[in-house]
Amino acid sequence: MHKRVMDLSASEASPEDLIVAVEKMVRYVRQSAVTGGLSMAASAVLGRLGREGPCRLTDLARAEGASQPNMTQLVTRLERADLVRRTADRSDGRGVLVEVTDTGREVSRQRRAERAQALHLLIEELTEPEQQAVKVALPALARAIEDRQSHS
Amino acid sequence: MHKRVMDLSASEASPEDLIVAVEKMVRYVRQSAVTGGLSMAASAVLGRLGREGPCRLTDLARAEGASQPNMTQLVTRLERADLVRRTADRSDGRGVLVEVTDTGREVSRQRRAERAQALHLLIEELTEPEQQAVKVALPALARAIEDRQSHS
DNA sequence: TATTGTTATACTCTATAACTATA
DNA sequence: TATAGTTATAGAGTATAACAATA
Repeated sequence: MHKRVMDLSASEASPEDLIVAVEKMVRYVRQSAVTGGLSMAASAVLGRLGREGPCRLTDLARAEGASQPNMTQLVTRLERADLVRRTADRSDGRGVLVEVTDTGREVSRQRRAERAQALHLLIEELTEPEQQAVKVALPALARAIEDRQSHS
Repeated sequence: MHKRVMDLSASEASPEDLIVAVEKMVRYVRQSAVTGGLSMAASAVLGRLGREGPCRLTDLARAEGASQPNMTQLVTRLERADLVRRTADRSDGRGVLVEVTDTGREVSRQRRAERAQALHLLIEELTEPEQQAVKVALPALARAIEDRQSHS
């Protein structure tokens, strides 16, 4: 169980080190959710629709940082898998509203649980101070990203 | 500049919240590096070869958590872009060693700088305690992932 | 004329299965 | 027979350009 006791201050973590850490997390998280065989992109769209309700396709594309054609195709795949459905936007004949189905909601819930579990497995191997640091750091970074994107 | 002063303890960050934060970071980091037009997968391979030197194709696939055919194609694309080259493995006629070219090293360096800069932009918007938390949390998580993968 | 969405086209990324060559 | 790598095939994810329909 060779537990490595970390020196939390001495090993000055450079931005380069930090970015390598982020990339490791990317790969780890990506591999952790398997239900429904969805990609992270599909999973993110499903999760957003579940949290925020029906959404215009264009808004969805912008919110996810994707192109409109990309979102069209992604929604088509999700629709084919009965995870979302398209409905007409009564207030604008051009628009399409995308909403999650009950199946989609359930798949989304399960995937989020899987990812959360994978992260939990990591976190519980950390020391207590490190765990606290994680609880502060991740939400703070998420908030900084949101601020940054709303300002631009 | 509406600076939000966070309560660092009251808003109990659940694993679900944390995973949402991680996903935001994934998308943010992914969009931050543009030099060479490489994907994260390609970038990761290039970075690894730069850090660790020439590597067998199979080892590269295993290290990156990819299939062998996937790695074959990725290396082929990187080779076409003159970022890596294949050489024979003298000790094993079946094997192929992949190594980064000078061009590849330079592109890799620049991309890492771009990502680091993007992360730095986020971090400098955080409060001092939050910054400290990031410096502790990200390396700790990376270490936990490594431990987890070497144990399985 | 501008906006919303889709289609067309072309890459990258990914996996599994089948194959070749070497150990 | 087992291992290293490639080829074949297929599908997801992405982008830009061209298009249709509506505002």
